[in-house]
Amino acid sequence: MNQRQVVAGDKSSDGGGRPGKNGDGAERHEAIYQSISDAIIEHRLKPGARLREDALAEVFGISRTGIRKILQRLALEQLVTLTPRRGASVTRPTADEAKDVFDARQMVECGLMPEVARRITAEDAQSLREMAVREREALRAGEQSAAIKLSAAFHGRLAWISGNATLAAFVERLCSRSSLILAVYGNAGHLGCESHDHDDLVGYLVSGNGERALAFMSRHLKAIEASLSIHAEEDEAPDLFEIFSG
Amino acid sequence: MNQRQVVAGDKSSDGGGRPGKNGDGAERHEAIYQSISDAIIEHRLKPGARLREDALAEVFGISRTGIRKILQRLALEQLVTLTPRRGASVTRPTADEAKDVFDARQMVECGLMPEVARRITAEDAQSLREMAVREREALRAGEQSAAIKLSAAFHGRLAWISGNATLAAFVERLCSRSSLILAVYGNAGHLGCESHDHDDLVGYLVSGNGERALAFMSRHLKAIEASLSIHAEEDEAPDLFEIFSG
DNA sequence: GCAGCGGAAAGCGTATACAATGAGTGGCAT
DNA sequence: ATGCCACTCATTGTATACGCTTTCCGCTGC
Repeated sequence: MNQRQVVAGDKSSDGGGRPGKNGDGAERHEAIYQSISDAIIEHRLKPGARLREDALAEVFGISRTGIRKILQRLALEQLVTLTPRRGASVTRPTADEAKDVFDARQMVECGLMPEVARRITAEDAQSLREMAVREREALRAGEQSAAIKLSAAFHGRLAWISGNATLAAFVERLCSRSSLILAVYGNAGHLGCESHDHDDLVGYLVSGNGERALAFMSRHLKAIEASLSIHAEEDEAPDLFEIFSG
Repeated sequence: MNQRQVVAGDKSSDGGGRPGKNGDGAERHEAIYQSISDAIIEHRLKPGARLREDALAEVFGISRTGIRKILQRLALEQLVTLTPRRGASVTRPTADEAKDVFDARQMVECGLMPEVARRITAEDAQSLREMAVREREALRAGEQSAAIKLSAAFHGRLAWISGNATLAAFVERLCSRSSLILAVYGNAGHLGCESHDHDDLVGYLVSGNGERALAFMSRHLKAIEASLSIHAEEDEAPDLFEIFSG
């Protein structure tokens, strides 16, 4: 493999690697952030995977400074964990965190449904249905990675329709973390969201039936959570007394 | 004023400013973060105030690198705004953002009340009452800064009792942003929260009456929001046609 | 043979230096 | 006299250099 750099516009093409020559430094960073974020959400980087600064810096063709900035952002969104002198690794959510995240989704996503039902437009519905279709196709084609990302994107898009940017951004973060939770506690085989559900949900929303949508979302999320196999902390600080006193 | 550095343990005391000598770099950063965050929440730094990296670096006795890290964290919490080549400034919330934040608080804080009522212990109640007392004292003494911070801290602490760390952290951030909103849209004279309210709320909670607490919290938040004078966007991109065509 | 210790290497934390960009000001031309 | 342009200053963005901590591996002693 010859090409070591990943994101378009690598600096080795600007004639000698002059430091700050690129006109679009900010967009570049954003693209790299998306790259890493996507890789985590799609489970191409698994929980616990170490993310060395040097390696990332080399792969993306920027210096460690930029990588550190991105890593910090990911840490604040709790997609990566930053341990003081050990560097960054993909977060491995605990069982407690998983419960908190799904409780939070239950509260916020369900609470948003009435407003979404009130505000949803025909274009919104169309866009959502297309996402549901693509998700189903990905699932049928065995592309779990794509399906997971599309599912999170569906929930995120839904939240944005409410018009409340603060809550929508929060839901997006919760969905990202949910992807991580699925990676740790999900059973291979069946994915969290049944894409059939997503289609039905859009149906309730366009008919303006907020209460019905709320109840459906609630069941939908409960179903996802129930599909997890949460075997509490099987290797994190194993309880030796428990194990050997039996 | 001779002493230019603020946080304890300034590096000029270690004999010449050797770079990484300090043993507790992380705690130092945390302290600086708290310093700036508090200054913003207490309105000692007003919305729109510019935060130059050099100045902060000199004040706190660390280099710009560390300041940038802290500024980024504050930016992700939306307490400061980072404009690409212009540096950092204290965020000036728009009217829309204010509405979003209070809607979000309405949903999350109210939604948390039943669980809080179920879990609250005697010590929790005691601690909350003490905070309410201190807040009232600060208010009576005319120390608006302290009162504002205590009020935000009260709401944050309340949320943590629910046991859901994710939602509690979210509420804390919403409260921080609320402080900012009060700074812009609040009327001088009467502060957002009537401290009397906080005492009453604790009463409902310890009696296990979650529904009552929920309703009270809802009214409480509505009262705060109603006390704002949201004159939508009076200088941000003024509509010249509107103004001069009359 | 195993455990404890010492050295070397790898990787993170911080500071500093340099380059680029944006804003403000002064001069020049019309 | 006024409007436009160029220059300079101030400030951020990025990279790199250096020190410190941690970890891993080999060695020695028991």
